[in-house]
Amino acid sequence: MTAAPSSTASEILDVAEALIQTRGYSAFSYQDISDALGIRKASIHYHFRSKAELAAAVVDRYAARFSAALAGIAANPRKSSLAMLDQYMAPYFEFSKSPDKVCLCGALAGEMMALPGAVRTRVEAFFEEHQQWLARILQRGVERGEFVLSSRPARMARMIFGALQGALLVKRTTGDASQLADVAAALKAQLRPAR
Amino acid sequence: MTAAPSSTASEILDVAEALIQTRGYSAFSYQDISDALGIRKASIHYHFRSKAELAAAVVDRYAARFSAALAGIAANPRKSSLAMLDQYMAPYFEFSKSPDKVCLCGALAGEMMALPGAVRTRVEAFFEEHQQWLARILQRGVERGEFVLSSRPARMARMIFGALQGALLVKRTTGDASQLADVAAALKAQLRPAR
DNA sequence: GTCTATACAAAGATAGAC
DNA sequence: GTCTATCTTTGTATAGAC
Repeated sequence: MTAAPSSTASEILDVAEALIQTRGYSAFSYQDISDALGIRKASIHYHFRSKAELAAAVVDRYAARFSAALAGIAANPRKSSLAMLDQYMAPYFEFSKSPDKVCLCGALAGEMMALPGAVRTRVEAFFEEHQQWLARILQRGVERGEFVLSSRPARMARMIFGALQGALLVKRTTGDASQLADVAAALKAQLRPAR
Repeated sequence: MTAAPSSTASEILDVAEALIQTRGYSAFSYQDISDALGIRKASIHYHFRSKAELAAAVVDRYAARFSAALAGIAANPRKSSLAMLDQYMAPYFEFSKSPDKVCLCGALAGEMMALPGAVRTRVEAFFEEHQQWLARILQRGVERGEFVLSSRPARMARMIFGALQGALLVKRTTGDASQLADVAAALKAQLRPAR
């Protein structure tokens, strides 16, 4: 959201982020970034000492963007919990509109055991944060009488988060544009008060 | 299931499969296999001309194992549809018991745009097959009065498949052993007849 | 079918000039 | 801050002996 002051460092982060989202960590290289920005590989090393450091910075920025958005969504006490969930899902729908993008951390999850430790811990923290945020919103919905859950909030949160991440990955592979909308509909159907 | 006649080729497939499940496609090398089996890299090339060909063979064998299992599950007309779903989920639970394994195709999904075409099409076919099989079982459950679905079978199938794949990926990252059981419970809760 | 040897390209990274 | 040049390691792959 914050349009960064277009320094080289942030342009490198932009390209690296897109590359990881589409190709993963192991399959992207400094050369890819060099080609995209028209600078030399050595110049990238000036801004980010190593590939691991660059990837960690990409995840940090990505996670921070989400953290700010999540705080913003939950800030309005008069908003319905269902509306909050809809807002949470909006970025996933954005990704699903592109033919080749998934959640940055969802892409990284497939190659976890090949990731540098600094990247791995950040992906883990991202997953934890999102699941906890979702659990809080679900709990709030129950307390306000908006939701009736078939499982405890923490469980439902896990399912919703995993389903969204999985849906994006499957959608990109099968190219089926309605995948995410279908998943979102099925998830929300599970939150409705008993008939 | 078919305990192969332990030829070198099948041992290579075994190791490659495990490596892809844990590290992904881009991050595994012929050297890794060479180290694991105590043979030279050149010997692997004798059995599989290229890395792309090897990976395609790995996915083929993996998918064939599942195809046979799926056919077996659906073969018994007296089995409950819920029992069929439980059997479908069993391999996911097996993976979730290990600290570092996810579905082979789930791991590959994260780096789709970096995969050779032959591998990509096979992963896509795997996803399609599983979602179609799940949709048929759900449809059967509706017809037999076992399930009441909040969405059409194809949609529910997508959600279940995506949720299972996503749950495995998230579980491996967060290390939370109950993730898959929680997701399975939440998914099944969604299939119950109206209260 | 497995080996040694080697080719060739790409990767991540550093040194030092400008 | 970006460049050229270079180093080192690794990766995929092939040729040909055993």
